[in-house]
Amino acid sequence: MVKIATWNVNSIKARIEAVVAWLKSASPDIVLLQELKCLEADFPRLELEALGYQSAAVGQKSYNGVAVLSKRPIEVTLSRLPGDESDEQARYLEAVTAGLRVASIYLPNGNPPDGEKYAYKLAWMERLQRHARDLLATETAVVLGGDYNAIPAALDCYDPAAWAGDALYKIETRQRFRGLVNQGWTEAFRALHPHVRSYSFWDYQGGAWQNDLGIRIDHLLLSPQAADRLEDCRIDREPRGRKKASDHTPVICELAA
DNA sequence: ATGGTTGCCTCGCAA
Repeated sequence: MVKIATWNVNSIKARIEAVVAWLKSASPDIVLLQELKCLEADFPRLELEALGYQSAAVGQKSYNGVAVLSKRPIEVTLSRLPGDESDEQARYLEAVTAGLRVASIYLPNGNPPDGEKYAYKLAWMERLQRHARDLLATETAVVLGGDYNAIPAALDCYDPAAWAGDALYKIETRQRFRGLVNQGWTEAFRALHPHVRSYSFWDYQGGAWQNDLGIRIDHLLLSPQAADRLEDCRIDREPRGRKKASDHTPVICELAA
């Protein structure tokens, strides 16, 4: 069994104690982290190594940043999303580890939804679609995990009307997310729990967590060869309820060996 | 209610 998690930690420096505590209790084999908010040189590699995790990261000062942790050796295959050489943002890291190809994805937020940030988001989603097709063509087990900043459907949002015009829920965003999944990917949580309302993000503001006013935007997409092995997928709400929590909580899947 | 919270490391921006 291989246990794979994705977690937007909203600053690895602010969250290292929470991450260490969660790794000790959940003991995932592979972890995909987003929003490191630090340079690669400042990534707390040694603290994670002390827990038995190797790591690879791409960083950026103050913003973005993604990492892959694994109990097994990691071979980095890509440290940026193909398709735009001018894109400097640290949002994509792909690696082979434990016999799987995995990617840690931090898809652009895209707000406000009427300007260049939204155009960048849609272009990024189209680049991801093109690259994802190439990954499917390998006919191997691939897991694309991360913060997609995309609410797939009304069930994934506490109040769809309130989010109607938001970059995370606009129809153009949902169309591109669906287009990606419909290439042949299995969105692990929804595939196993077709009718369950469960969120992965709650805003810090307005008592969103206390009132369970969340959205589901952190996803694990599995190639057919990975989906054939899918045994479980769940959202671990426990870290979100702790003090000094990230606004996201981990999503975990288990694949048969 | 043009509000509210967190993290960056500055006095504003991104989420």
